Amino acid sequence: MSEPRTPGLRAQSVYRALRRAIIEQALKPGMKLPEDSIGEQLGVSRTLVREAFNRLSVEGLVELKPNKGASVAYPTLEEARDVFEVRRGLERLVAENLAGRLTPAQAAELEEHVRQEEKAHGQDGPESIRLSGEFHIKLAEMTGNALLLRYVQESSSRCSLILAIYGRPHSSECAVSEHRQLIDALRAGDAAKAAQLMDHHLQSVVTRALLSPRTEPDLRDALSRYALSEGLTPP
Amino acid sequence: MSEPRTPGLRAQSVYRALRRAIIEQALKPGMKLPEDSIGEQLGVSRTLVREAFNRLSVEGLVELKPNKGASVAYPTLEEARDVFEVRRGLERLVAENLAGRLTPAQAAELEEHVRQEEKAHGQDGPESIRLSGEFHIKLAEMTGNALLLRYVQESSSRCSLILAIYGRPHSSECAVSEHRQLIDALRAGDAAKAAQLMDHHLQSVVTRALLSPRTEPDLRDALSRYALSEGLTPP
DNA sequence: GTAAAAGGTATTGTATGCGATTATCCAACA
DNA sequence: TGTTGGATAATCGCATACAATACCTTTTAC
Repeated sequence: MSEPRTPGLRAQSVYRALRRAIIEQALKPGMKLPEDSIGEQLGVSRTLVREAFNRLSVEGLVELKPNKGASVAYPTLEEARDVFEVRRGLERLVAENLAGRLTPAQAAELEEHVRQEEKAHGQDGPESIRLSGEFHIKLAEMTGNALLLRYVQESSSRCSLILAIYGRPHSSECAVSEHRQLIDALRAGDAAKAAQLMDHHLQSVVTRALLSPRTEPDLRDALSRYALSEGLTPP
Repeated sequence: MSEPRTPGLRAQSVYRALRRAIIEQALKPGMKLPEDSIGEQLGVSRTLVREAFNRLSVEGLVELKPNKGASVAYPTLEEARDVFEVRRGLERLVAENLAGRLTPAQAAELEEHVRQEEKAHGQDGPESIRLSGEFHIKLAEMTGNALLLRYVQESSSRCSLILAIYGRPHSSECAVSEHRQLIDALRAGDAAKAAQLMDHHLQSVVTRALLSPRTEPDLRDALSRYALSEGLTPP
């Protein structure tokens, strides 16, 4: 029952744990992240926690303010639009890259994935959200372009954060039918159509989920963002 | 004459110093980066050096192998193509975003920049290379999209590394005329043409510089990359 | 002479310690 | 009551310390 003795792996574990916790909203946007307590919770020293914070900060999932420590990122609406714009561009690239190059095995894998999405569509637990995100990651993986994959993953994570803040309660899932259409275009080798479908698909996710910021139920929540960004400290 | 007392700034300084050193090839691709000698050189402890390494590793400028430390990244030709492909996609996005949105002041700034490029074109010192890189950074800045800027900067840095390895001696500069054409298209508001020009521009950089890997002057250099990737340790 | 083993040195992974900065709380005062 | 001040506690930035691993050299066996 010993801890992972493999060196460098514990650091990675901390990073992964925090990353998942943020994306799944166990750690909510804006939440303070004290090094000590998190290290204690995870059974590591502050050193490794700081290391994870640094990586997460590069990826835009945590904010790091000098002498004030880390907190889960709380993107502004403007940052949100930036992220979506970049993601659209990246995924358009994915679509173009993949059009006509999809092996039968890959196409089958994607269709199986969509089938799972359909099944999970009824009970919209976290499962449905996770699956629709993974569809896009799978596509990026299939390009074989490691950098493209990393960027898609990163912007995808940030989209999760953004939807957690500004999205309507259950709107973050992609339309399954749009995924199907995309696969068809990819298999047909129609790069332009695939790119356009992807573009439209992501655009519609934004308009469905983001364009109408939900009315903040809690004044405190509504204001804390602005307070924090000004260096104030609401109770 | 005290060191910068501002907290977090020394860490940033280390990061910046190493970053510049790598891009300007003071630290050559594949070079080993021992934590304590670098820390000693920069007057900081290993802690801050490691922090910088982590950030640089996320950005693909250093490789970090468990228990074996850091070294300046040595991208394979395959990784190189990946980076260029992503960069093309990103900069196409920049061009589309900017088309028709350029303020007169911005257009003037770009033209002034191109003029400088022209002037420096004669003596192809590092100045010329730096300027042609900065042109693209300037464009990305003008989009006002922070994430897009970061990605362009990152892929741009990696391109520098790649050209340092595989590029012909003095081929890494962009064609100034292509920059001019691009500005014109942006000012005319022709998004499609701007995107196409940018695409072609970056493509031609690749073919000019990358497609014919220069003959390695040194056997040791030629092999060290493969040796290292196999865990061997050449003298 | 080559190859394997052993020992010592260098370098990394992680924890901890110390000074500095910031946050919290409570009392004194208007 | 509300706010101002300051002492105390919590937290961060960075350096250092120690353990574990890799590296290099020398020795030893065949």
